[in-house]
Amino acid sequence: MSQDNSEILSKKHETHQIREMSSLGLPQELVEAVELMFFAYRDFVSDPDTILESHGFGRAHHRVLHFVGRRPGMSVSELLHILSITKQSLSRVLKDLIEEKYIIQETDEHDRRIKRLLLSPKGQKLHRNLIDPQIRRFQESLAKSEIGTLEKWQEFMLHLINTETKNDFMDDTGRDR
Amino acid sequence: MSQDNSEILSKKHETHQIREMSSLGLPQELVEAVELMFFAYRDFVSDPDTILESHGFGRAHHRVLHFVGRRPGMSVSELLHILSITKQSLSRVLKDLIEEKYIIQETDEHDRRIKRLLLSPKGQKLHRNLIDPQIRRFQESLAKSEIGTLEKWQEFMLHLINTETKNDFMDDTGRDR
DNA sequence: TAAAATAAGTCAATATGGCTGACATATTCC
DNA sequence: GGAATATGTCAGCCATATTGACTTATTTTA
Repeated sequence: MSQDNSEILSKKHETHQIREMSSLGLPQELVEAVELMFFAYRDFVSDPDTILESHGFGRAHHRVLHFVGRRPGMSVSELLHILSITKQSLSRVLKDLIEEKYIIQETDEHDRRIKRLLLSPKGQKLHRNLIDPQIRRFQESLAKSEIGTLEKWQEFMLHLINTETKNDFMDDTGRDR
Repeated sequence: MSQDNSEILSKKHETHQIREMSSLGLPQELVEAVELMFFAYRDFVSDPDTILESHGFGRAHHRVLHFVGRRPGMSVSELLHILSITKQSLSRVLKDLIEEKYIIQETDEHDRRIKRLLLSPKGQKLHRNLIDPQIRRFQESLAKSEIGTLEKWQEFMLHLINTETKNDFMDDTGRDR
């Protein structure tokens, strides 16, 4: 926790009137859903964050490792497109990962301007270590929930994302469009 | 998009071999779900981000506005606890919001050390503007999906979050524990 | 009632990961 | 041979997170 204010919620003040005021006149469950997105995402990335820290990496490194792992042979431009960041932002983290041999660059056979990105065995191992706790979290949640399979959850999440982004995801999964 | 690398995905190179290599030996749908979390969260916060920018605010301001809006009268310590950040981090954004009269501070009647945080009418309006596109996104996704109600989605998301966090969320929603 | 604990605020320094603009280099396309 | 493309790099800026040290006001407690 943050420093010296940790034990506050133990003696909580009265909050009876909140339930009525908090809804903004909006459907309560939708407002709750907004918060679930915030908390779920934050905790979902917390385990990888811990591992990354021990390597001196951050979330930006994680994303690069992930997408290169999922799409071996992707170019730098494709990676930039998927991440929606500038190449200056990417360059720092990509440099780290290449210098420390987590990612390998191979010049494309047909167009020697293009560099294909690949995970080294070391990179694959880290990628696996990073994704494991997230997979486990999904599996545990699946076991505890009544949802059964992930199918409908996935459908709903997919509809939350922008059309342009959807293509990036589909390319990644090999689904039809 | 990022600068000068926008039109890459139009002429895409061959990626036939990816489907097999990308799974890490893990259940494909779970790996996909990891990505759905990333893309969905990113796009989900993109609309508020745009609005915030026009006010000179960032995501940190959004979080404060949101939780103060949902829990009028919460103390600074409680806010720190929910956000899981340090008070030094909070201080800047909270100062901005107070100076520009989005948030009002009231000294607690019974314990004058505690300051209760409230949204001004101006703050309520902004809060509403920020959450509206997110609510709309949920509603549209709900309409497009076969999921029916949000209930099971919520249950699954709730199980993704850490036990300690769960309490914060419950306090906020007024659910039983 | 004096000391300790709590709530809030502040200063200074540091790190990460975004951004912009400007350029350089190699390669391919026309 | 010139334009376009893919990549890389320099320098600087900004937002938001961190840590540690300290102050002030107020309440609790021994």
